Amino acid sequence: MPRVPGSKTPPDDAAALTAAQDRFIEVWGQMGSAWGISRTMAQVHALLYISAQDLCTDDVMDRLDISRGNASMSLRALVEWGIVERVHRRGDRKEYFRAEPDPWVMFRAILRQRLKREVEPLLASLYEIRDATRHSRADAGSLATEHNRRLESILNAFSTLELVSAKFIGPAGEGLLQAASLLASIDHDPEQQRRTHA
Amino acid sequence: MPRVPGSKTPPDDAAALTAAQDRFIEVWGQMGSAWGISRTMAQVHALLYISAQDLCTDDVMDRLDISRGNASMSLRALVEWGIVERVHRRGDRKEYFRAEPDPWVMFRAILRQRLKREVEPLLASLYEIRDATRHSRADAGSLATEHNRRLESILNAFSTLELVSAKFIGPAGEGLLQAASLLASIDHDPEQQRRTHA
DNA sequence: CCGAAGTTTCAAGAACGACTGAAAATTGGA
DNA sequence: TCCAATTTTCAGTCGTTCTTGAAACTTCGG
Repeated sequence: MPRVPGSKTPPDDAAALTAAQDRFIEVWGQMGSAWGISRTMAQVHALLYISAQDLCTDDVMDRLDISRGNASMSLRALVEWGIVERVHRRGDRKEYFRAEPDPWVMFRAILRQRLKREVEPLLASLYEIRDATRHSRADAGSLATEHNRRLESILNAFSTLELVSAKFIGPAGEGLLQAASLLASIDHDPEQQRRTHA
Repeated sequence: MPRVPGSKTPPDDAAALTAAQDRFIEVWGQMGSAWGISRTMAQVHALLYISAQDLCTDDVMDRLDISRGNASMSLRALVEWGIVERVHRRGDRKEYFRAEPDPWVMFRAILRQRLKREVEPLLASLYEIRDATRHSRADAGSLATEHNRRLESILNAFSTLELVSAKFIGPAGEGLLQAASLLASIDHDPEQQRRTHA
């Protein structure tokens, strides 16, 4: 719907903003699905994040053109992930939702959840498998020996990964990040990234 | 198929090994699908990794009970990811496949690919969106302003993430990891992990 | 305590990606 | 060069996950 020239309504800036939001929502949704988050859930999050306003279920439904059930599920999941919070307005019965504005806080929340949901169970299973095998006769051929060695390797690697992540998640995390980013950016032109993607 | 007692065939150690492998394959497949890798592909990788032998397409098909097409596709993808290599045996026309044995080398290969495939395009899109919006009139309301601020935030965060990852991937990566793991493990009992998951 | 506004649940269906199997292409040896 | 072994491709099918929509539920004001 093109703007009427000279119209008194706000200029196309509003439309441009909406378009930019849509692109962001699209892109964020893509990324989400590549990392095992449902596309819609990522899009709901993108909308809340980029619009920088508290939105209610109906706002989300209308803007993303999804069903009420879907919106409800996605919002609940985002709240469970700790990257969206419910907010209430006095004199209004509706619930509104607000996205965590700090990306680093968001990353840490996501990492925390994924560690708990995916890495911890994995580690537990790996330990179980190792222990079930361990007691078998000394070495009934190097096959079993090599199997054990590999299991041990992967266990060590994941344990370390978990420890590092725990530090990042924990209270010292902010500091650790700064240290790492400082470390990482040594001998890097700060605008170098830009050019790479331009 | 229970073992005949006193049989001359090798004891159930072989069966136990197979069972352990199966569990590993299962668990690894689960994890893969949680992180956006097809379950089968992750299982093929698990099999190659844990069996610590070079296997051919038919071995994989038979062991995982999947079709030839699927096995072929999965193996090719794993090779593209750089965590499995093709090996040839002289006098044998078949191709065999071997998994990278070092988990850290593997992690770095995976990270490298995911950065290239998912994060870089994301960053490129985000820059594009930012620049498309940038030239709109100064601030036609704080909505657009806040939009820009948020876009900027997420851009900064991802740029930093990419820089840190690049360091980890690059030649200094091994060292960086050691530093991080050392840093992370300060005031941690090395067997503490174990108990957590036991 | 009732009724309206709002939210959640869940069975059925739609949409999506994965898998199969057979045909086509490739490869190496004779 | 030809043949047989092996690998790759891809259209169709299959299975899983996502989405819908309406009913059940909850909550709050009156």
